[in-house]
Amino acid sequence: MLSQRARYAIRAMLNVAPRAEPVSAARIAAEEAIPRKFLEAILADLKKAGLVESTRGALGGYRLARPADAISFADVLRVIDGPLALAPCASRTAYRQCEDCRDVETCETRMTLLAVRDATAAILEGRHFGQSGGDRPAAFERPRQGPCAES
Amino acid sequence: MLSQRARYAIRAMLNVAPRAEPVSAARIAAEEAIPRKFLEAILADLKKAGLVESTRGALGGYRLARPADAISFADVLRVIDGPLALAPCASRTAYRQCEDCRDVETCETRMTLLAVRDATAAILEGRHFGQSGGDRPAAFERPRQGPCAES
DNA sequence: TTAATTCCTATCAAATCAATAGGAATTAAA
DNA sequence: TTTAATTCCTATTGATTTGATAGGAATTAA
Repeated sequence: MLSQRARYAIRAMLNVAPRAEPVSAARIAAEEAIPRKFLEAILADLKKAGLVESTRGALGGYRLARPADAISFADVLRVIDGPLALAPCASRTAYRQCEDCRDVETCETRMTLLAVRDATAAILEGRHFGQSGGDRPAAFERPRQGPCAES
Repeated sequence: MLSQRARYAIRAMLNVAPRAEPVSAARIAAEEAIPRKFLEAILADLKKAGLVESTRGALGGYRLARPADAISFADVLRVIDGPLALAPCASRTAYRQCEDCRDVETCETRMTLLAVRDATAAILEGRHFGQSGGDRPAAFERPRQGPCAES
């Protein structure tokens, strides 16, 4: 599950993205129903990671640091919740071998988790905050099989 | 990330799966380097969920409640860590609408998270604890594109 | 009877999460 | 020059979750 922080972060980015002018934390907070001080902390993380820029003082606020279609959901989620992978040994950014791993190359559990991380990353890296309205997320592999495969 | 509990659970299931005779928690704990009492708690969850069976007393222990190839990683992870989805509104087992959701059907964020959950579920439901050694997880969609797409 | 086991209940320390609080520094406009 | 609006910085806090540990009751085969 995503943290509340991560959900707020996505909502905030979605709010900032389409704007021409900088928008204040207070305004985003009001529009998206996010506690203002909490949002400020989140925006600080996003700024430190280079996803948004800010200007201080009256008329200040936040704007994207790059074109909206060059920032993906994956970028935001990694900043806020850390690696997408389900285990350190299945991460490509934050790889760490399991201390008791017999053979990293043949561990089938790791291969499974790697497959999950790659599939997840492909989808989340394909979803951006702007433009290219053509490629809907629905266009991505959505292997619905039965009626409701659960969770 | 998976919880430590979930990683232990997978390891324990992998240990139990190939055995003909019941195996004690103490033995699994020793072989897999899992704290015994903690493992007992995990096995209790797996039992309550109907994934393992147990017999008490001397020579007692745990065994699978179903054929190994009828128990998937997804089964175990759902029992231990809950829904696979990244958000309640993207879960098929534990669906819950976002309290402030404008339109569930068109929310593109939700569609993205649904795509992630479906891809994840497809992989995790395809990976079992036994037999069918043929269908390796590596056979699953592993869309490696660039050199190292991160996390 | 004994030893090996599951099962049950309780406790606990540390970390993480989701905020909240107060105010310093900066900036545009009145 | 003042004022109001803003980001930025540091600290604190309460609740929940996580990862265990502890002790012993109940059960069972030898």
